[in-house]
Amino acid sequence: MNPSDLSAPTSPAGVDLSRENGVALWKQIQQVLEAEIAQGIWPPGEKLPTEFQLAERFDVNRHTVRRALSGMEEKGLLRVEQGRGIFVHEHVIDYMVTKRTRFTENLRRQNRSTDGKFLFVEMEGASEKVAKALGLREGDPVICCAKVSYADGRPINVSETYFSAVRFPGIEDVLRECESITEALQRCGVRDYTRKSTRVIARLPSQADADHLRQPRNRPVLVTEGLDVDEQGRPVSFGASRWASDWVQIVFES
Amino acid sequence: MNPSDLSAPTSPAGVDLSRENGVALWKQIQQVLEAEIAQGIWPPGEKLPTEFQLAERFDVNRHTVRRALSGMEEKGLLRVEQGRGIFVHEHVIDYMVTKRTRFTENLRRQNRSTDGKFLFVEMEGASEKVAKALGLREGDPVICCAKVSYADGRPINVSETYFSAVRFPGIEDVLRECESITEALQRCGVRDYTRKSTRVIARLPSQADADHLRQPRNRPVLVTEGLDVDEQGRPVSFGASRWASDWVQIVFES
DNA sequence: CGCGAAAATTTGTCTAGACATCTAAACTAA
DNA sequence: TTAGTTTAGATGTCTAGACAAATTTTCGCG
Repeated sequence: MNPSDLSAPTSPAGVDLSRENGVALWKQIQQVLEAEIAQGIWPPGEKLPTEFQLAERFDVNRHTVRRALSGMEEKGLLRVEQGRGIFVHEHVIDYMVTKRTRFTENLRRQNRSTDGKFLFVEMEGASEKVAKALGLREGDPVICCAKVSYADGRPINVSETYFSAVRFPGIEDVLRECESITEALQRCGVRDYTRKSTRVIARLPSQADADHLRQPRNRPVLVTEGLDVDEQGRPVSFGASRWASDWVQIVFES
Repeated sequence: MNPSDLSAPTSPAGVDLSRENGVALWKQIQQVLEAEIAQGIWPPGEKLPTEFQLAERFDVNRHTVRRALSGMEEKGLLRVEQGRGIFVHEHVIDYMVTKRTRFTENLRRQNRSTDGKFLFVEMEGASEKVAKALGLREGDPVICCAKVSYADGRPINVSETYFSAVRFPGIEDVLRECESITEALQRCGVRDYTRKSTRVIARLPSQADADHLRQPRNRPVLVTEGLDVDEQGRPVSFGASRWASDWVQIVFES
């Protein structure tokens, strides 16, 4: 069952490191492994050979391999788990923004495990911005759903999504039961929705956002504001998100 | 004059690491050193003891100290220079934006060494944005001065600054001779100038900018566009800068 | 067959030492 | 005095080995 039993060897051979060109061995090893990951030889989620096997393959000490892996883990290319092994963890998550933007679908397409945690769901009065986006008047009742989203166990997104409390009575409780917002909307009669507009800026995060995203406060977050509308073009939800910029690239498809 | 000449010993003693509490020695060492930096025992810019001395102090192998230092360097707390030593590196540079914004003054006030490198100085036709800012017409001749600025030897800023070639004839040559833009403007008869407006956004850097700032392309840069005017309120220069967001926080004073 | 203990596997930490590379200070010769 | 060279000091890299800790697999027992 092991791939090494089949035609191709598990470890691509034909790698010769130069010990006299002034470039550290561990850097050369890192380059080789990063190139192989980029080429898809080790697909995302795949288990890499063990440190011992890699050391054998490159004909170096295990510690030299570890130095290379450490650099790659720091860059977010790998996930190293004690006792289990080393797993490819594609660095940049391309979060595609299209007309049909769905968080979970979007990431599953890139073979990411997704998870979410609701911070709170509550009713409040619409702010000017929210009211304008949803076509309400300032102070009208809206449901605010605050959430942290994870990909591969790493927090990548903190968001608040607003719904009209008048248009979707009871969505407050539905949201608390559902895993995804798409699902909650379907239960409230929204068969389908599309993204009408998305604005992207960036700024330094609040302390709370930085904590949720587990990143320092002096590293910017990407901030998006998006408006979703139903099939008739009526506004459904307005969402404001902060993204961990180290891990996410917002990509607009046209 | 050195603080170490006074009461306290250079290396704070009385540190005992536990080898049986399950916490890695290097983590304990990192905690101790981070605490000492936070307490100001090692002030910003100060040279730390050598790896060998630290290893002696904590009674561990040099490699164990290196592991701790590596973690701190990654966090941006230190700057390790081969052959020279280890230096405390205050993480965040607060770049204050006020009416009287001067790059060098600004950083000197924080005890930063500053340096600059001109990439090129050339005449070109004003783009729409530049023309609008400087009150010119698109295509009017402007001098573009591209520069990389350093603080404490680290690149923190890539900028292009535009001047009207009509208003400041010969500034092209003056700029090539001067170290600072403030100085060049004075030589061209601008006794004083003030910042009229600054816009700040953030985005991912171009390859060239990332190279200059020595940062990965997937880490955002802060982008500022600023307009300086003279005492009569006439536009003097328009500048577009990309800042290494890891090291700089733009602060608006009001 | 199921379950728990033991063994094997795999990564984590620490030590020890050798040599390379870079920097700054000391020295030497013009 | 100056310029170039040598030397000492400091960090960078690599190897080697021993355990520790976490996980998975194997195996034996009921």
